[in-house]
Amino acid sequence: MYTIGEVSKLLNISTHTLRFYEKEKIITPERTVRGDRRYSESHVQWLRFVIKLKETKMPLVQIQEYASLFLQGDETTHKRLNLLKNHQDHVQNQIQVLMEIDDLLLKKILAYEEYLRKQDFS
Amino acid sequence: MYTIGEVSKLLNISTHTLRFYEKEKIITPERTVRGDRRYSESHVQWLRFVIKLKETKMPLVQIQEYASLFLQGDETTHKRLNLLKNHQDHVQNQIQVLMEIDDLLLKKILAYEEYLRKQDFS
DNA sequence: ATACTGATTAGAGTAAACTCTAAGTCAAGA
DNA sequence: TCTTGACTTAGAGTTTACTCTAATCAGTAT
Repeated sequence: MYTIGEVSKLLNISTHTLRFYEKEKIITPERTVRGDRRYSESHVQWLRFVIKLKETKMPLVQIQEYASLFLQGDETTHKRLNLLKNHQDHVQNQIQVLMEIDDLLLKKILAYEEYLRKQDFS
Repeated sequence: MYTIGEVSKLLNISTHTLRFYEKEKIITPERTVRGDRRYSESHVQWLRFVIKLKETKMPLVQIQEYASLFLQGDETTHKRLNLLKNHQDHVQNQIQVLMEIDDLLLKKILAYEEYLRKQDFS
């Protein structure tokens, strides 16, 4: 079990942010008798996943929604499966958009390089 | 030449946002005698590109930087090229991350489906 | 003439996601 | 015993990117 400080160092998130995530119901660590937070290995795993989602700029509300899925009981399995599938759709869509932009950027870059090459000869 | 309202409809950006972008030096349309904004075809092209960059969550400051290089003219070509290349790197990175998440989601989805199949038999 | 539409400005307000502050408790080491 | 450092809370402040308001003006429709 990790303290908030340990998790903070391990994952490079400030303790402020970890408490903020708790307030926002994104993670709910256990507590010691005197009230200190204790994060288990699976809490850390979950946070790593959250960080991945954040890297793609997924809004916190969506991550929240996702998190609430896991806190719900077994009888919501179908609902959870649907939500996962929706998320996957969204992710695949985003990949599509990014690949188009990658292509656009490539074209612009090539145009610039061509322009510079021509300049060299003049 | 387009009025602000026409551009707003054409590109699905509010007139508020268009004026905001002007204040932030992202675009500088011409003006009529009485002071109304007039956007040319190339202004619209530039805005379309800005929208694409936004889709990849490029921060406004970076778009600003790019725009200002454009206004400074020819001797900034190298700088602009570098900026584009950096952004392309960033986009490709995002694609990578998203594909990892897509994979993770697929695994989770398959696990759920397996679980549901087993339930059907019991 | 009057109302409607669409434009102008400066500046205030909002939402998201932190980020920090104040004021404190508690346990361990010099 | 003192100090250091880790932890606690509620709540205030910050940044980004809008988003809206108020007050005004010009041109057109009824």
